Amino acid sequence: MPTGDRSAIRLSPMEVPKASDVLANELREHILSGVYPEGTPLPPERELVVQTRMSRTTVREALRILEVQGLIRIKAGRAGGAFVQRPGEESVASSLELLIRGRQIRLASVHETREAIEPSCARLAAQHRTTGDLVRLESANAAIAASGDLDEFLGNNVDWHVAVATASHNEILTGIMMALSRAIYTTTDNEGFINAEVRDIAVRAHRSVTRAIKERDADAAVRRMARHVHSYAAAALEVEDRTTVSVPEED
Amino acid sequence: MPTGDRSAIRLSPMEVPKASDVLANELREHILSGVYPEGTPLPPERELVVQTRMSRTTVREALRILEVQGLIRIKAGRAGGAFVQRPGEESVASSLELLIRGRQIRLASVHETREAIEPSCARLAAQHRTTGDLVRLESANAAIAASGDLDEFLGNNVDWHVAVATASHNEILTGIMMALSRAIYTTTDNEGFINAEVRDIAVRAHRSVTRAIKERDADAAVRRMARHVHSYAAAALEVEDRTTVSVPEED
DNA sequence: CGTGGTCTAAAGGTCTGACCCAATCTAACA
DNA sequence: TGTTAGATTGGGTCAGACCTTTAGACCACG
Repeated sequence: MPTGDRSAIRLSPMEVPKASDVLANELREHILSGVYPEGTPLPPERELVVQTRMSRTTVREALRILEVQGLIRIKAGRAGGAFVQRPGEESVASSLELLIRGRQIRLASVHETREAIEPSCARLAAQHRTTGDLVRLESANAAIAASGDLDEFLGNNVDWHVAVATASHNEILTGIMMALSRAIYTTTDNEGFINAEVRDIAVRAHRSVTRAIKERDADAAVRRMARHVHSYAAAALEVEDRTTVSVPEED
Repeated sequence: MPTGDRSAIRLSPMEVPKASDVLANELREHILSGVYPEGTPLPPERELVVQTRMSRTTVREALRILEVQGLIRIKAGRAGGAFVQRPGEESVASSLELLIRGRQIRLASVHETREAIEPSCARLAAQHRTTGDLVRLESANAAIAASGDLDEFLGNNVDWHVAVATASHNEILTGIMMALSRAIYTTTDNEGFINAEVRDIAVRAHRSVTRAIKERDADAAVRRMARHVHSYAAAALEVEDRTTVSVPEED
C-alpha cells in the first residue's frame, strides 16, 4: 500500500510565511488603515522585541521592509526610531525607475507613456490649478529661459513638466510624471540634439500651455501639450535612431 | 556679530550611508547594468560575508532591500539563495497600490488616471497587437459575459483591461494599469451599482473596442475606449457621491 | 554671556556565533 | 529498482554583546 493512501486526510500545499513578513504585514495594515497620523513613532526595536517575542533580527528585517516600501522613516540616535510616513510620489517614481532601467525599456515606451499622460495632466491642471500652482509654473518657465548649460536646462525643463503634473492635483499622475521625467533626464543628457533653437521652441510651447492653464482653457491645454510632447518625442527618437544601431521592431 | 557669520565656510548637510545600503547599492548597480542575466545566482550569504568583510546581519539587510525592490528572489534550502530578477510590472503595481491606499486617494483620482491611460493603451494596442493578444482579449471578453456573481465579473473585467494594456506592448503602461485595476477592484466591490444592464453595456463596449484593435483602427480604439472608461467612471463616481457623505472639493 | 567640552541616556547599527528549518542530493537498503 | 535515511548546503531565527549617533543637560572657562 503506497504511503500516501494511509489516511483520507488531504491537504493543499501550504505557505509558511517568514516571521519578518508576518510582522511587516501586520504593521503595514496598521499604517495603511490610517489610524496613525504621519509622524507617529513606532515602538523602539527592543520594545517590539518584547511585545512580539521575536528576535531583534526579525524585528529589524520587518522594519527594513517597511522602510524600503516608504511606509516608515528611520532615524538613528536618541529620540530616533521608526516614524510612520505615508507613501509618497517618490516611492512610485523610484519603482518605475527600476522598471525602466532594469528592463532596459525602449525610450520609445517612455515617450509613449508621456504622450499618454501629459495632455491629461494639462487638462486637469487647467481645471484644478490654484494661483500658487500658476506661480510655480511661471517661475519654472522663467528658469528654463534663463538656464545656461544643457544640464541646467534639462533640470529646469523637468521641473516645469512636474509642476504641470502637480497642478493637476492628482497624486498618481504626479508620481508617474516624476518617474518618467527622471528617466528621460538621465537618458537624454548624453545627446547633443538640444541646441538653442530647440530650447527656444520648448520655452514658447511651455508658455502657451501655461497660458491655457491660467485661463482654465482645458481643451487648449490638452491640445498644446499634446503637440509639444509629441514633437519633442519625435525629435528625441529621431536622434536615437541616428545614434544607436539597433532599431527594435514590433510584432 | 551674529553667530553664523564668523566663518565663510558653508557646508550642506551630509549623508552617512549605512553599511547595508552601500552593499545594496553596489549590488543593485551590478544587477541593473544588465551584466547578470535573469536567474543568475548571487553568492551565498556566508560567501558575501567573507568577500565584503561585513557581518551576516548587514549582508542580509542588503539582500532584504533588494528583495523588496524586486531585484532578487530568495529561495531557501539547498541550491537556494538569491537569484537575479528583473523588476516587473508587479513591483510598480504594488507601490502604486501603497500610494493609493496609504494616501486614501480619492477614487476620482484613480478614475482620472484611468481616463488618461486607457485610451492610449487602446491606441497602442491597435498598432502593436499580435494575434496572441487578440486571442487573450477575446477570451477575456467571453469570460466576462459568462461570469456569474459580481466578484467574478469584476475580476474578469480587470483581466480584460489589463489584456488591452498588455497588447500595447508597453511595459510601463501595463504596470500602471495593473495597479489601477487592482485599486478599482478592491474599492468597487462593496457597491451594488453593477446590475445586469451595466454589465451588458460593458460587454458590448469591450467588444467594440476589441474589434477596433483587431482591425488596427487606432482612432476608433481610442474613441471607444475613452467613451467606455468615461461613462464607467461617471457612473462609479455618482454612486460614490450617493453613498459617501464627504465631497472633497478642489481649489 | 556664549562657546565649547563632557557626560549620560536612548536609540538604531553592526558583529558574533550558534542553532533551526528547508530543499536537495546521494547512497545504502529492501 | 524504487524508497528512504542521512548528509549537505543553503536561508531563517535567535540571543547577546558592543559600537555609533543623537538629544539633552550640565559645567567650566574666557
